[in-house]
Amino acid sequence: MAAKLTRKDIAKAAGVSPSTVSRALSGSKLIPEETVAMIREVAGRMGYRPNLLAKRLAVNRSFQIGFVLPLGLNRKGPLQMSYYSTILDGMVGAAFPRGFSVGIHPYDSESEGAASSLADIVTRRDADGLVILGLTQGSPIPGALLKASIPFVLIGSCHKKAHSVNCEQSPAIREMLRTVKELSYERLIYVKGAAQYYDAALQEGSLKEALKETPFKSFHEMDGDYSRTSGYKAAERLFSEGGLLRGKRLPKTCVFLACDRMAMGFYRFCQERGIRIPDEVGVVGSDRDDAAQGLHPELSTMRQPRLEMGRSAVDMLIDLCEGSDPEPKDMMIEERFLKRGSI
Amino acid sequence: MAAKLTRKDIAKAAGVSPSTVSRALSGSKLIPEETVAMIREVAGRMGYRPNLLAKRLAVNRSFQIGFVLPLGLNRKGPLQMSYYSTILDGMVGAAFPRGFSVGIHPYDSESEGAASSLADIVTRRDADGLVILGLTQGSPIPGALLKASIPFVLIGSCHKKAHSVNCEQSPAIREMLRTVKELSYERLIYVKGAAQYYDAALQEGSLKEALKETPFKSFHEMDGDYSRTSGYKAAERLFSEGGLLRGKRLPKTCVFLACDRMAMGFYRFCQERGIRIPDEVGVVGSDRDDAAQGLHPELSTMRQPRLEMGRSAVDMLIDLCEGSDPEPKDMMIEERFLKRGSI
DNA sequence: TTGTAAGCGTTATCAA
DNA sequence: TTGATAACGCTTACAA
Repeated sequence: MAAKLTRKDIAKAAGVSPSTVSRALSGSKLIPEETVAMIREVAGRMGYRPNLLAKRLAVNRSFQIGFVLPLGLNRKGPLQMSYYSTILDGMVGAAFPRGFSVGIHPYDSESEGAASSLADIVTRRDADGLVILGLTQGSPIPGALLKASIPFVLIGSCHKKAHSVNCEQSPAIREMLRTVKELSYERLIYVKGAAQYYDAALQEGSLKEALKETPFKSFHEMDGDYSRTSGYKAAERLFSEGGLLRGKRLPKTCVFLACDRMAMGFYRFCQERGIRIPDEVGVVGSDRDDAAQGLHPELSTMRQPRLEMGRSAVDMLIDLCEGSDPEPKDMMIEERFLKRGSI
Repeated sequence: MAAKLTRKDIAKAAGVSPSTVSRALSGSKLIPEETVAMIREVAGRMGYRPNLLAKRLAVNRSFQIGFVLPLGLNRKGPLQMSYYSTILDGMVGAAFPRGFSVGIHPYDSESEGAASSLADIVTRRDADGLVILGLTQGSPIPGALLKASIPFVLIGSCHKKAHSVNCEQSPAIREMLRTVKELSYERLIYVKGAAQYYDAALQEGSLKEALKETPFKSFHEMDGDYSRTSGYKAAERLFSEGGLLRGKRLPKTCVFLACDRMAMGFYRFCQERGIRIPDEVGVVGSDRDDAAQGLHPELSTMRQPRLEMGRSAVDMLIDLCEGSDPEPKDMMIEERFLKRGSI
């Protein structure tokens, strides 16, 4: 392996000054083509690799994006939830061609302390900006970051003065309701998500709105918290003595759950009791979770545009870091309804 | 927000020299405690945040670890496979407390060109070392990297002169065979993984070895490629006219598949044909894939120590970057057999 | 125990 | 169109 080469070595070999090398290699307009070609050739032949650390210091930018995600959502790490890893995938895909890389920064809580440690990521130039996931509603973090003028983009939450990317659920939910209705379901049960999340609120709002257009004879809500257990318990309540589905002459019922994990719990209960899906009850999930792939019959659900959300967030963030696009905006990307065998 | 503060500002405010500040803040032994405390206090009060870019240049280290993973394994990105994202999770967890962060570097192919672009990641100081996943057997990449003296650790592959972390499958496979045998299965079918991977070879070796200890009346192998489709096709062949399971008086059969994805395909076929698991056929998977969580009955499988593998790889790599531990070693971490309802 | 000053390898300003 | 040269903010000999 060649010893560590710097611009100086190339300059000497090419018979020009270091700054000329620098300009040639970074495509400056000032240098004539032939000089550029010559220098390129020399650099290539010698195997010169510019030192990124030096460049970063010189321009005071890290060319990194901080991917900020909450710790402690489950026993395992957050990256094991496909929601996060898919968004990360989209981010990496968008960052790479723009010369950025993505670093991962878990955060503990949503305290003021957390806000300042997130701000530090940028202040210390570990990243040029942040993409922040999993914030609950009313979190102090966006405000604090704004005050510190840290560039950031939220995913799955929003703030009036900040950039954000969210999932537009209305059209898919409207389509889902129409489809369910056409299958002559008469009763709809909605198992809600954890109330502290913006996503959950968005979904509930979209559903209620869509119900005006496609009303059901009977509509009920049940609380849930996005966990498998809460889906299981919802089924338990529905099918237990005092529940909605007792009695002999049932109206045809469809259960819409705020996430696929809950649907998995719901399935589990049905499987244990021999309740047939969709013959005895229809089931619809919400976020096409990979973990639900193995369900049989296949779960009807929504395809969240997670890759696109990650990509858009990165694009917005880089624009933001580059000074353009200072108007805060909430970008909404549409999800799609996927009809499968569960209804 | 305070203007950008440097060591100089702190030095002035504390009435000492910049280098004293530097030493105090990085815990140098040379400085008396009270001076350290004083400087800490001043720095804290003023909200000083050391610039990482400058530090990195000064010490010529990025304090980053490159997480290198193959592109194009599926239509979506590689991070959407829980194998990769779980390992990444483990890596982030181990890197963080040691002051390192993890950057993600997809690679296209296993050509020589790919090897040199991986080497560049380190040469340009974008990372201090690499953790490389998904290499096929006989890849030119480890050799090329070794020649360029790039610090790296392999996961899921190995090379005689390189560090690597792999999964020890033998004990779990032995236990699985014993369990299956105790359940009075007489015939074992093994659906193999894609031959180009080291993991696949390891598994096949372990299985054959274990079969000596716990032999079956009948043992057959079938080819597979880790895809769901290939699991489905395996089932199709098994149950089709010419297959192993025709005839009326079947020996009790268990199918062991090289990954859970294939098991999912296998289940799908059985579900479509009304073949009951485990009554008519037992099924065992291999890697506790999240995507198989929804299977019913629950799939018996192996718990791969992915988090631990990621953690160990990072620890080895950092040690390597720090100059210690130059002896190449292949660290094997044991997986465990998980008996569930599928047998 | 502390200060001075020379790097680290770039970019960018200002003359030439 | 090029070449000196001064940042960038830190670490770390070497001196004091």
